[in-house]
Amino acid sequence: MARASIHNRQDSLERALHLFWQKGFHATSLKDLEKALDMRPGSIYATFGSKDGLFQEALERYARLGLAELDRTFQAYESPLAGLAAYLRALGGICDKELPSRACMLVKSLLELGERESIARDKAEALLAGMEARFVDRFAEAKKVGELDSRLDPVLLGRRLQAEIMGLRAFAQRDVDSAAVHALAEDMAQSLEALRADEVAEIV
Amino acid sequence: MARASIHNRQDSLERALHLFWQKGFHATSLKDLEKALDMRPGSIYATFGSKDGLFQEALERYARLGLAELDRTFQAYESPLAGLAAYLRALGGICDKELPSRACMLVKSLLELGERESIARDKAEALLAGMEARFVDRFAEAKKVGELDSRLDPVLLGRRLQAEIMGLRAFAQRDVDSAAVHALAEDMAQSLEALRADEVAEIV
DNA sequence: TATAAAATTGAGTAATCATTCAAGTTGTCA
DNA sequence: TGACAACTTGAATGATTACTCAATTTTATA
Repeated sequence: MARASIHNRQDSLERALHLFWQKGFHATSLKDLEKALDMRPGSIYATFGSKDGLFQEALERYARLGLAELDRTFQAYESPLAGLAAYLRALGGICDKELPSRACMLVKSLLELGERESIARDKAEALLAGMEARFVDRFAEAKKVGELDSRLDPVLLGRRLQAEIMGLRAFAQRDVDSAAVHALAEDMAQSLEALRADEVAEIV
Repeated sequence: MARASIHNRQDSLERALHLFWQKGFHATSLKDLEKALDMRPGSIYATFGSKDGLFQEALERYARLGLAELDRTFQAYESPLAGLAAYLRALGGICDKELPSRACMLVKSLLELGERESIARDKAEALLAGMEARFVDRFAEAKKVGELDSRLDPVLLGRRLQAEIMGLRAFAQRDVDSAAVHALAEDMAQSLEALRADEVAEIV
């Protein structure tokens, strides 16, 4: 005995995510959202509570999809190091895809949000920490299976990889050739592969 | 036969830069600027034309100061590679300084600004291209003096370094220990130093 | 088919936004 | 000292902001 919703929550969230990722939190107005979601203010507020709340849900969706893609890449490679390198190489093709932005939405949010949006900023921080943890885990796994020299620190390597990815994607946000980004990612991937235990043995 | 200005243009610009760097373009309101510059709207507009114009001047000042610091570091080291490594290590201490933001203002702007602020965004892009050019120059110099293996590409290395710095500073924007950022910068500096011709010879 | 509950609407709110400009202030030089 | 020019002021502008809520529409069930 109730009216059914004409909007799919996930679909609305996906549209909002697209807009927020492209324009950022501040530059995305409720007018923009109304148009993109084809919803009137009342419906948006009834569904998501506030612009801030909608943004936070969009952030979570972004991170969830990103982590899923990461895991998909990892699962395709038995070797942890190979999986990490493949993920980097895939990022090299970021300019070829049609995305709202080449930069990571978590990083965009981290850099844009201030005290007034501290909850969303903290959420972005937590999600970035989660990504870092996955990288660290993968490096730890590589160490366990003997791919990685025992003297190397998975935590440092994980952080380093996250910083490289942040940098790669920020760089890709510049008006640069797709080829330059591919070359950059390839270079990073090779640096990562050079960590293989047998190769490290030669230079340490 | 004219009234002298009570405001120092450079000083006003410095205050505006502080605010824009900290909060970003959109989150910085004219009210904020009025308070920080101790100027009324009329004076601000008479001096800088518009919020956008003021932001652009702040961007240029930021880049000018940044380039000056870069050159100062380079001049302190005869070896190009050592200068680049020293610059990275200095960035490792970014969390210890009292700055408006740990992230690069050019990157923040690149990620935040959209079509509506295209002039400022293009300016940020151009300034980043200028930074990249300095890195490339320095790597080319390293190659010329034989510090760098002749098979390595200064353009790729320059871009890679810029991406690493972008990443390092974005990472430092997270709520992380100063020690972690120091370790990250040290790791990056060592990777850079590992490019020295004599060391490369062993692994290629 | 009548009822009740949920979903949607969109005009309206108060606050804030960047910007303007006429009026007032101040210092310099004739 | 008088007059001019530059600088500063701050109230007012209209646009836009996020958000609210009473009224309306819709639909499943009794």
